[in-house]
Amino acid sequence: MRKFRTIELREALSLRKIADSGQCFRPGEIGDGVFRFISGNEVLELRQRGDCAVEVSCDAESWDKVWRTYFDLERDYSAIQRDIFESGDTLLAEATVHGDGIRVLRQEPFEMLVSFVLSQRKSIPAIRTAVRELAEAYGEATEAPSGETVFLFPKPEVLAGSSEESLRNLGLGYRAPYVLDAARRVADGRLDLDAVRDLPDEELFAELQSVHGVGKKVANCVMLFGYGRTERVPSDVWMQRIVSEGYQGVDPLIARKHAGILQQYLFYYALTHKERFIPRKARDENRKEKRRNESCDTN
DNA sequence: CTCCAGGTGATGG
DNA sequence: CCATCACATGGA
Repeated sequence: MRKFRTIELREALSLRKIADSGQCFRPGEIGDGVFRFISGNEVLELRQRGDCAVEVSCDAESWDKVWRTYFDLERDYSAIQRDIFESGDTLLAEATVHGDGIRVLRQEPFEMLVSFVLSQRKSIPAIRTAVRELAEAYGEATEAPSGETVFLFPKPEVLAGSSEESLRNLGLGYRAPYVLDAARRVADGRLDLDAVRDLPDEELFAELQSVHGVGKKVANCVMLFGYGRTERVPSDVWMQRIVSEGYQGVDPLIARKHAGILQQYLFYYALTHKERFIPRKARDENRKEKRRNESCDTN
């Protein structure tokens, strides 16, 4: 293992919570408390050293130019948390304490686009597997600081040169043509992921949804996690459960500043307290419903 | 084996 | 505009 340098931070940074918070699918613990993150062509390995310090494998220049931005370290999360505590929303406050150290990462738009297109109707572990296999099949190999070989996220042109059949063979199922459409649009310039960076929210939102298989939820994920649009709130099953089970159906994030970051605290809280947000009644009714349908079929 | 998963597009009211 | 439905497959 390469020599690590210690970085002191102004605010909490939790590698584990970030890796487990559902906003990224490739980062994770590679053993012995060491986490690996990948951004573009760079591979970072690092270790937690208390709440506000990490030991990193990279040099100072790479940390400042790549990873400080990636981990959104310029933003004042303490101020955001203060606002939350002052708002009197006790569930959100609890989620914020529980999720302290989470940052909303600034990841690559193309990776976010493809990853969240893949994510539909998949569990988070299954998404991780799919993204890793996609990278192993189409991404460039590179040497990680540990010496291991890792695969970068595939370039649009490489994916675009693939075929629906080979993507299906990776297990992408009905999402294979969606991934291909995304890659082709980016590769041939119909969707310019650099140019759209400057568009206002609603125009970027519409532009992203021009891709087959990209609806509101995926578009919002790309905007939040790929373009740092922190007002965007991806609404998925878990956010819907939070609103219905925790807020009597009234969305707590409307008209909140940095709603996307608040969303991330709530989402992580729900992921780690699932029982609390799965309506038991609805589950039982679903079961009964299915049994009824089956008995009808046999009649 | 069953159930469900960070949804979306197509179709029909 | 809203309600359904099919969609492929891995993980628990």
